Amino acid sequence: MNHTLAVTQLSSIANEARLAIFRLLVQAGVNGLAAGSISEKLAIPNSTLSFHLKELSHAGLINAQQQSRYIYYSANYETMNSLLAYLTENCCAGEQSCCTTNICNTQNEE
Amino acid sequence: MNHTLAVTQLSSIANEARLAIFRLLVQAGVNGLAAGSISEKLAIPNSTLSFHLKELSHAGLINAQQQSRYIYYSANYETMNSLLAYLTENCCAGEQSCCTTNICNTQNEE
DNA sequence: GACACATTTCTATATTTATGGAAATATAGA
DNA sequence: TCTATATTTCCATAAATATAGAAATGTGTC
Repeated sequence: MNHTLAVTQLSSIANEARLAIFRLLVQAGVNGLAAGSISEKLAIPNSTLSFHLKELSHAGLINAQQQSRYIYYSANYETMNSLLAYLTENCCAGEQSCCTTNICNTQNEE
Repeated sequence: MNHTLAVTQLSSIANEARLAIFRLLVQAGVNGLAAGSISEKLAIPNSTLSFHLKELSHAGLINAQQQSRYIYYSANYETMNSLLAYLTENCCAGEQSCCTTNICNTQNEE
């Protein structure tokens, strides 16, 4: 993970609409959802949605796959995890006690 | 965790300077670092640093504690973990296979 | 080819955010 | 109280970002 990329990825989810889209796709699983379906579920106009999907896509946080007339968007779990790992890297100055019940601890255990 | 708060927190780290500050503090541990020390390490002018520290502080991602003439800033690990959990909530439509070696899996295991 | 449907691009406008010098505030020690 | 140090606030300017209607593009079916 590289700093500039991390900023790009964080920027891409640091927006109400895009965070909603991203979380929807994270929860949707590997098959993802078609653009129209996202637009409908989140009540976002098509052109606005398209803009946001492009942002997320450019950041590498989601993937697009055309299937007939539909374009299916899905979360890129690998990218997401790289990003989360970057945030918590070398967490807590090596002290495990500071975050026992959480995510960052999973890295310090090893 | 609430959607608007998550956006605020993500926005606060979706910036080159603030991400560097936050990661520095995450790595520094519970004692944190004084503002001047951060300014020096990251070569950020005081006024600019102060602006960014306020952003992070407002978002709840860092804490400030005055100690004599110095103000020590430290990462708020609880907030960080709530945020990460929000991102990965109900990940992968219940299928554990999609992210076996990573963070989001730790939530689905339970 | 004509039509319906799905999605994107174009466009203009509105809004938010970042920067850093200078001045102000706060703390501590002589 | 004077002085040095630490940090913040003020300010103007510059730059980036979000919005959604209208038009354009792509895809499949009859």
